[in-house]
Amino acid sequence: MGEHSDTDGFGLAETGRSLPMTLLKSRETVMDRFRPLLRENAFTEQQWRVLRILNECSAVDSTQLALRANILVPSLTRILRSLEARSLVTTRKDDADKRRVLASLTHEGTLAIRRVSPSSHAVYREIESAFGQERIENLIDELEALIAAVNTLGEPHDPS
Amino acid sequence: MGEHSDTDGFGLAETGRSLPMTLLKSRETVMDRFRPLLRENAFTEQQWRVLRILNECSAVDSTQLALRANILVPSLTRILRSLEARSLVTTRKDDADKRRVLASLTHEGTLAIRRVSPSSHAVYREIESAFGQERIENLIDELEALIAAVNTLGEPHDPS
DNA sequence: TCTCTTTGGTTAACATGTTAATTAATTGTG
DNA sequence: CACAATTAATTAACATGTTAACCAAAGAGA
Repeated sequence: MGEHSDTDGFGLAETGRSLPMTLLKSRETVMDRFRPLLRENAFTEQQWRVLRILNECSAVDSTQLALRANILVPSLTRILRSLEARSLVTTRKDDADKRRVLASLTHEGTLAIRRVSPSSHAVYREIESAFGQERIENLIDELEALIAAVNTLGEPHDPS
Repeated sequence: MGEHSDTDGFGLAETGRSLPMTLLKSRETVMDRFRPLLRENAFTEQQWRVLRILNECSAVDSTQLALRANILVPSLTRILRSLEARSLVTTRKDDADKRRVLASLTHEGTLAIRRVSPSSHAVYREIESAFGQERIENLIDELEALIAAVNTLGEPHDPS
């Protein structure tokens, strides 16, 4: 009892049951299942996301890639550099707009995706079987609705 | 159509609608509402979480604090050092077990909590009003159920 | 008591998150 | 065309994430 109320006297709900904390914890719990596999293949979460997205798009510029992978552009710069050093990715300037950097998978990168994907999907199925495929779909729908709702609030107001 | 199916030929769902990606994106979307406030007060998310938890507990050891704040112990070591340098937190060794480090808020730390909490709560209410208080409660319940379900899978199997 | 093991924290090394400053290319406007 | 404003990326600086190595204190057993 009392687990859901605002009892600290300063207008904040308990730290244990806030939306940001629960989102963080659930994500960490899920990612912990994938981490051993990624580590075994010497990929970080972010590198793996970039590779998977490049596998779906023949060539994407950094801004789009960062948007889809939920990675900030400065981080992406470093990630692309390291993936390029490992010959998994190539980058080139866009001829039509020489500011843009277009990234693509190399053949080696494609092979890496094919090599790791089956195990990755197995982990995903393991989670699905534990929680229920339809329940996960509903959860994703609700999370996307949350994102949409928060985005209706307009740009975060900078107090400066 | 085809938005929910496995169409890349390698056994992976689309990157855009996976559970880890959606959890990441929803958390980032929510946190973006808090970030301006935190920046204004020169706190990181993590520092703020630590302060709020310390405000609920008179004295906690690093392991418990890290667990509650969802922060890894090595990160916490650095965070406590910087909060201590700002005179917001004090640490001391536990007399009963001299390995343990007990952290507490200073008076200044308590004042910082009181100063920032009202705005933080206002942001939370803004999100609640956009998505619905009960809907958020249900979402949190479902996320906690997900965490519980994933944890029934046992420790992540290290492939080494 | 003397080891062996376990546990709580710290340190180190590298990768990413976060913001601000900077550079180069493009666009808009007079 | 010139020039200011905008945009795409990079770089820099500091904080945290992540893993491994390490150290000191506590516990367990012979």
